[in-house]
Amino acid sequence: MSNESRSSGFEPLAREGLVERVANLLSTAIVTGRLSPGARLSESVVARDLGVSRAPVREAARLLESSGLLTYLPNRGFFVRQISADALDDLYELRVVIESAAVRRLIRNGTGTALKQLADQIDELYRIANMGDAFDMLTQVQADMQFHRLLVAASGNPKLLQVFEQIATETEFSIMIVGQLYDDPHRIAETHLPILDALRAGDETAAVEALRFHIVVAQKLVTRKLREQEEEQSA
Amino acid sequence: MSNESRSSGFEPLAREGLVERVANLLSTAIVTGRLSPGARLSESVVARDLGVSRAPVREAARLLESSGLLTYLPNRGFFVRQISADALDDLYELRVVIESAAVRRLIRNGTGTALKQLADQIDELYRIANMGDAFDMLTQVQADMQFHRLLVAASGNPKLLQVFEQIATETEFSIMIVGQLYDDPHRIAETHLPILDALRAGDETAAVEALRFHIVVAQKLVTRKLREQEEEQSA
DNA sequence: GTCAAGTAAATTGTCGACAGTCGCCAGATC
DNA sequence: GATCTGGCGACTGTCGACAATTTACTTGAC
Repeated sequence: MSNESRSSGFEPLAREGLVERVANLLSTAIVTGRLSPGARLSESVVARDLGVSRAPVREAARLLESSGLLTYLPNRGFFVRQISADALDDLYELRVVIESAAVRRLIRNGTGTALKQLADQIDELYRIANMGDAFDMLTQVQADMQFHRLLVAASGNPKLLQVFEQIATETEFSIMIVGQLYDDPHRIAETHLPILDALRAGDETAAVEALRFHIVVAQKLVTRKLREQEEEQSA
Repeated sequence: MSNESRSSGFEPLAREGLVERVANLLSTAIVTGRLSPGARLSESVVARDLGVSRAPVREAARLLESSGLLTYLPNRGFFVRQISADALDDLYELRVVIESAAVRRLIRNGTGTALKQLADQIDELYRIANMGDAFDMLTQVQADMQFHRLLVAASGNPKLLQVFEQIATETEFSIMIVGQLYDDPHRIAETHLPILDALRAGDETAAVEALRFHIVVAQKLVTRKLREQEEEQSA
């Protein structure tokens, strides 16, 4: 990166397209639960609220559909996706498949800088856990996913990362709707350590197993909470 | 299903939206090579040719972007994706990861009907190979992918299928741009048999290995042809 | 002849408006 | 009373036009 001739020192001010900005806005609105699952997403309302026309909203919605946050019904519009506990089982199973493959690749042709990045990200998780009153759950969840994103990115297979991105947002979503996973936010940071250790040791089997365990534990916690919510809803 | 009171016997006629129709048109145009890789896709031109406005074209293009057929550059527009041999290696590696996972699941909780479907699809591959003058390569490539789609679908994990869909189109694309893989179209049908045999035997290791072999052979053929094309292009 | 700047053309980005479709509810029908 | 029919309201689907940006070209200087 940074192959440009003589930078002025200014960041290329993020001329993020309007569509992307709308998509981000909607995305966080959904992930944080401000738009509850199953709710209809009226194009006109969103457009009016954001002060834009419906065209960018539609394109942003299509984007969010492909990342699994919205579902689209022809002539009916967009709806905030409802995730069932069963669907989450499928999602986490896929995560194991993808991230295991990434770990295997990473161990074979991984670099030292990759391990450094992962270690730093765990530090970041601790830092967030220590923020006390300023602690924000969404921030930690995103930092958590960032660890896994770095892991997959370090695998060196861009396709793997592309697929991971698709399920990352959905995973964040799933965690946010069930609320806090652990009582102590430090626990989240801790659970990543065994993976890093195994990676450092270059032990493929151990690393894959540590990762699988890490994901499965999270899966159990999320789906259990969600199943409780589902029950009290049907009651 | 079919819980409705006294059906009339009519199927719900597929009111495919305009966007989907445009997406399909573009998709086949790209896969068949009528739009060459790297070419710019002018919204206005497509819209005029199809007799529609630009809005549906843009949405269709966004759809095709998420399935990997187009790339999008802000303020520049959509371009037919260029696939490098290296990117194809990554793609096929991902296929091995995804489809292996599917096979493992399929063996554990697969049904007899799934095996039947797969067997039928191989028959279909033979049927297409025997069509003589009427033989159409695209038809066979799509039937080939259909086998793998059935395989992943039979795994019972919808998320797995969702990811597979994303890479299926790209795989078809890759095969079409390098042209015919085997001299004899019957070879394509044959190469699927070992997978089915191992599945029938319920031998997980053998099935995964047969699948891996099947995919890697195709990968070698495709990337070799593509690397030849790349060389003669730079020469 | 090469490069640079400035301008014109073409293309994308966004918008507001109209047509088409769906869901709901009142009224009619059996 | 339950079911069907028709109209009303609200929303999505599509369009053509304008604004913003990029690209191509022209012109001029060195």
